[in-house]
Amino acid sequence: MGRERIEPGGQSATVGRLEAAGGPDAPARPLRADAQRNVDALLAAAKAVFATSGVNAPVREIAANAGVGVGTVYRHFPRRSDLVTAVFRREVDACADEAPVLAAEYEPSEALERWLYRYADFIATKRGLAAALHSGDPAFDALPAYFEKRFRPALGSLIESAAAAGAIRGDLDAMDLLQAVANLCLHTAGERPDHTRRMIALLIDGLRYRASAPQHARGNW
Amino acid sequence: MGRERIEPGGQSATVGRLEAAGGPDAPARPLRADAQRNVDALLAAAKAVFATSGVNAPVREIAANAGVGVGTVYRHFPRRSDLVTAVFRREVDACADEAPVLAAEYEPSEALERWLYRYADFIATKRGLAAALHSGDPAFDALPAYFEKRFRPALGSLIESAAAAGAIRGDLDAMDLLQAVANLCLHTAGERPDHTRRMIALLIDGLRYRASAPQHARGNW
DNA sequence: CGATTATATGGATCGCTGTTCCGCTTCTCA
DNA sequence: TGAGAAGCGGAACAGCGATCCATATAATCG
Repeated sequence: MGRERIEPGGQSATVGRLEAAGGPDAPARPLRADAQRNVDALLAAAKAVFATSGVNAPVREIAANAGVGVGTVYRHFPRRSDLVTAVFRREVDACADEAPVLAAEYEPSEALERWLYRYADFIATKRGLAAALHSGDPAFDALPAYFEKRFRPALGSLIESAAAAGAIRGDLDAMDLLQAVANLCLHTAGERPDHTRRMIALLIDGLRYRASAPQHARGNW
Repeated sequence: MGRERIEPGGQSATVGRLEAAGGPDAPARPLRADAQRNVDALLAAAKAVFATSGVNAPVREIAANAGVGVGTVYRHFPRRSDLVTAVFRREVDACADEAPVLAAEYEPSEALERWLYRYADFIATKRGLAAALHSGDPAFDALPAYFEKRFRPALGSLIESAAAAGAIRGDLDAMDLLQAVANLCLHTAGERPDHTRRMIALLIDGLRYRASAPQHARGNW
């Protein structure tokens, strides 16, 4: 009992190569097959455990959920914080990668709206981590930069398309909007869950209010 | 070596009475003299250790600096977080209590300015604690309320006096200003230390810009 | 295919933490 | 001054992150 191994969810994340100390582009051997399986299982288990028990959950608990020993955890993630940041980057990637998918599937305005809700869900599950980010622990210093590196272009292209289509105003900075939505999510912690959703809807309506005609319209003219 | 007891600094904080479980105004016996000394020494040591080693410093280190055993720490502060919050409240009190002193010593506008710098110093030393505050740990839930309870009236009366004297605009909310200064302090972490000071000066100049004539002037007329 | 070797594993173990417990000391007050 | 209450110190406990190494296993080669 209490040993049901959490299997890696979907794509295998190809952590296959690690940078050797010899240089940024040293050949670096691929992971052994079982090791790769364990890395995937660990990331999946960590994500699940962090979601239920918070980011301070003990390493032993994550190891048990992944069906491995703690030694295996520390082989792949030398510090506890490395596991935390790896999960964080994975989820940032997953969220950012949805932007082009939505852009291909919906018209610009709706794609933007849907992605913002997706982003809000992402933020909602990161309360404990946000505190860790600002705790001054140098282990998390690189995360804000990664956050911006992935999210600014992802949201930026959605904004650009919507603005070009004349659906929203054109003078909008991606990081400003990301910050605004994040604040909405964090400040409405205990409220009814749909409150955040309505606040975001309000924000989006605000973006649409001063929409101009298409500024860079091209093509069918 | 390494055992120089940190003596309590100044006033003895009169923690002399503890609320008994019987009710909010049960008589509750006073602390024994040596116990009161130890409480003061612990608060002084904790303040010093938190300042140098951060709020995550081990309890044993604080106990050693206070020249007491860990048992004594836990007798007066059943949980580690109780010690943290006690130090925090003490420092909030010290900062808030300076407002009427400055108000008596300087003209309204300068008293306000001087207190804001004092408040900025307070915030600057609270980086680690701010993270703890937003970590979701229920042990710190009551602190924001205490923060507002003490600081809003303290700054509020300074603002009121300065506005009545026509030195600053009159439509200023104390909490807004506290928040603004705190943000200035936290966002300029690694900058040159006088940067924060200049930003606050700018903020104060902004307050003065739209100053009106005295609104409630009374007396020598 | 079997042997060989680099690689990966797991859990006992270490050092450090917050917290508890209790024999002993110290203060208080009649 | 002499009980007796109040307080004290530090050994001990449980849980944590992190380390280590004898063992097990995947990859490689003859």
